Amino acid sequence: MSQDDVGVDLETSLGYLLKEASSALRAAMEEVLRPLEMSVTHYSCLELLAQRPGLSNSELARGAFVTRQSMNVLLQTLEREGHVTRPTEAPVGKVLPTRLTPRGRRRLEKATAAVRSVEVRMLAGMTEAEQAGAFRILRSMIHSLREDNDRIR
Amino acid sequence: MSQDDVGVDLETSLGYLLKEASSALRAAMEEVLRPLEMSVTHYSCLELLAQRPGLSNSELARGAFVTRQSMNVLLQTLEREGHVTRPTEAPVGKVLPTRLTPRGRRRLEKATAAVRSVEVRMLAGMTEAEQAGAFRILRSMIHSLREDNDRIR
DNA sequence: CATTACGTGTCAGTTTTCTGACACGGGTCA
DNA sequence: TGACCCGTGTCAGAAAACTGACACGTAATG
Repeated sequence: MSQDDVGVDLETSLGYLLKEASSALRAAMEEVLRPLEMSVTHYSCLELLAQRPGLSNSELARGAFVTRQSMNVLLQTLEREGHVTRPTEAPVGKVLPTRLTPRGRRRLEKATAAVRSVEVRMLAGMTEAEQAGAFRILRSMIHSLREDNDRIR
Repeated sequence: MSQDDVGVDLETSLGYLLKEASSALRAAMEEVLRPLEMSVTHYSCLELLAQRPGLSNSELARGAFVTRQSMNVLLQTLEREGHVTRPTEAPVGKVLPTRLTPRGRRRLEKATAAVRSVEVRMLAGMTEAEQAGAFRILRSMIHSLREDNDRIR
């Protein structure tokens, strides 16, 4: 189609490149998770719970970058399927700490391996130093983007 | 809440960090675009058209990382509002080359400035060399993630 | 002690985006 | 030429995510 890359500015924009990378990562994850009948959000929720048991709905939502309302419907599904458990009433306040069931943990195992392989593939051809650099740089971007937000709020 | 960062693995995962950065960027863009009553996808479409006039619906969709169906409904809105134009019938094939109207270009101007400021903020505290490094690294990630996809297809 | 602010879970409705499907034009190749 | 494949635009329906709103518990504030 447009064979000649006019590439005015898009190709030099780090923001666009960041979105591109994130999109490629998501697509790759969807591809390996599809055979397991699991979406990325699905997986994120389970992985979060595996690494930090007892997280609340709202905390899971923040960790998976969705609203708590969205996470809530997901949790209802996962609970119905027997992958997670939530107490019927809150031990303290309104917070309902969520935990993986053995079944949920089992379901997560293959998914974790699949996603891990994607991340390994993503890092292929990068030296340890480059990975450390990428880490620093992304952290710096996140920090810079958020500090103004905090100033406003 | 969970004040102690157990941080088993999430905090060491470049994939998660990438998603985090992308999410922060999107949030920052939404914030500066909201006063202009423009969404990120909205802006992406106009910016793409400004830099590469005559792009088709499908090409715009790929450039904005949405499906062509989603881009189509967006283009219908933009066309109704008089920000873009599409020929009533295709000059060649079925492709309908889209172009910005003067009005669309005017609307884009402020948005571009706003988004540019976000990108500048994101890059604050990074040296030229670091930015170049970030560029290389992100490009490498995208390439690595996509090459297996191509192998499958 | 009263009040305020904040975070949470949840209900309802809406918007956005996606998946699936179809017909069409153009290029490729035997 | 005719068969095939690919990319495109578009219609329709479904799924996912969001915004807005409310009541409730906790902690901080006066």
